[in-house]
Formats: sequence, C-alpha cells, structure tokens
Amino acid sequence: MPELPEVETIRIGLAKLVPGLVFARVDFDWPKGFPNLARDVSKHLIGARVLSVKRRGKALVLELSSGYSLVIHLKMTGQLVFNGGGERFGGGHPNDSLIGDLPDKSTRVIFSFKNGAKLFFNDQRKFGWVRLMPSREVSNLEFIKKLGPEPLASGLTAREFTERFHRRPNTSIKAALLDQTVIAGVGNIYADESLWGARLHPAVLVKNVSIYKFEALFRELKYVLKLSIEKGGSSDRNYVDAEGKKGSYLSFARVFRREGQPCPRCGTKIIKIRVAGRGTHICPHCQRWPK
DNA sequence: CACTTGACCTGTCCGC
DNA sequence: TGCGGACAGGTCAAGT
Repeated sequence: MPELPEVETIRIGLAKLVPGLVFARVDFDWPKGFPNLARDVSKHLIGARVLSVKRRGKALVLELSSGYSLVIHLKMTGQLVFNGGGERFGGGHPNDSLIGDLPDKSTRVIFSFKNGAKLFFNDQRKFGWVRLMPSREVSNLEFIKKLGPEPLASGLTAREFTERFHRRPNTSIKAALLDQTVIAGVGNIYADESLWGARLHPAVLVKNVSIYKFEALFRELKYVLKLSIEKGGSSDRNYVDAEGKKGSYLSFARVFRREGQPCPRCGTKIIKIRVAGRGTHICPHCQRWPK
C-alpha cells in the first residue's frame, strides 16, 4: 500500500492535526496486530500528549510526552484517518473520500483524545501493525536499523545511491529497489515509474546496470516521489490521507496500471509482466533488455 | 550466504 | 448469479 509519498502525505496531515492532543482511551479488537498495546496503554499512552509525527521509510512514529512512541506500519491497506469531532469526512465532497462513517468493519484501532477528536486505524487486510514502545528504543528496532537511506535526503549522492545497490549484485534492479535495506520507502508504484523514467528494464541484474543508468534512476526516483507528495500520493482503492482524501498521482502515472495504453514517450503499448514476484508495468520499446 | 517463493488476510474482479 | 482462481500499494519466514 502506502509507499513513501503516501506515508509522507499522512505524516504532513497528522502533523497539522494531532500534536498537543491528549489520549483519553484506545479501543481495538485484533490483538495479533498490536502485541503490546494492551499491556502498556494505561501506563504510557492514556494521559500522554502527542509531541511530533515523524516518518522513517514507510513507518510513522508519533512521539509522546510519556517518553513512549507509537510506531505504525500501514503495509498494503492500512489507513490513519483523523476526525476532529462529529463532522463527516470528505470535506463536503463525498467523491473526494473513500471513507464513509467510521468506525467501519475494517477499523482495527480507535484512538480517542480528550477533546473528543478520534484517530482511526483501518486495515482491510490486517497486515499493518501498531506498537507502543519507549521512544529511545525506536531507533534500535531491527527493521529501522537495517533501513537504507531516505531517497529524498539532501545529503544522499548518486554515488552513495549506486553503492547501496551493489550490496545485491545478482538480483534484479526492481527487487533491489523494493528492498528497504537498500533504499527506504520505495514500493511497487514508484519502482515501476522510476524504472520507466530511467529507460531501465526491471529484470536486469544490478551488476549489469551502468553507472549512467544508476544516475538516471536516482534522478527519476526523486522526481516521481516529489511529484507524488505534491499530488497527495496515489489512491488505487484503499489509500486516503489523514483527512480521508484521495491522492491524485495515478492520473500522472506513465506506466503503473496503464497496460494497453500508449507509452507517453514513444506510443508503444505498455505491457504488464511479472518481476520479483510483483505485477510490473513497462514500455517494451523504451525499456529493452540490454545487449 | 544470496536469492526467490509462499504466507499472512480480506475483498474484488474476471472467466466459465 | 454463483463459483473458483488470480490478484492487490508490503514484508517476513521458509525454501532452494
């Protein structure tokens, strides 16, 4: 689901809405996704104030005044939707929102604040999770420690970007792009979009990708991620932002979910293949197998 | 070790 | 209309 631009869009929305709010209660019905929530809620969550909302890769971190943090991963179908109190979602335009009244049958956790506002964690497929843990231990989480650099970090150079990929020389460039320990935050949509931008076939092995292609890939990846954040992310079916609104990146997508349509560069019909176990969209003319 | 595949879940869509 | 199978934005554990 949500990849870097979608999680970042949610983070920006929540950062405007929740800092300063105090937790009053938490309701959840699916212990498997929230292993330690029940045990620690009364001591470290109730009565705590939200200090900040941060993102690392595809994970969100809400830092609390209790010294604890909520770490949240939305996986494929997770949503975090805020309701300031009483009003319907969608800003008066029902078609802007995929969400009707909450809670609904995909609601897994309801965070209620002292002022009456609520934050709903919805997740149709139940892959997502929420953890409550001491803030200073967040950076020691195994998956956080292993995460690659943020692709949009100002200090990241094309050279460092390229070197990260060479940790996986014998895998396909697409599998490496999707590997969160190589570069953080890239998922299926922006992998396909950036590979098209760089005219790279997704199944080419990392060791056979030239330094010039890596430079192009780095540039194109940053371009699609920034553009998507500007557009509020991509909404296929489930994704909505903190206010329940869809993002519009997919109407700008060049190949993703566009099989059968003409390549915007050369007009060749876009095809869908399978690479790294994932549905993969390419222009067979622009993204030819290298000789 | 490096890499790929299946499993985790629910819902939807497509072909018969 | 019903039913089976494939597939969906992610990530692990298990398999080769």
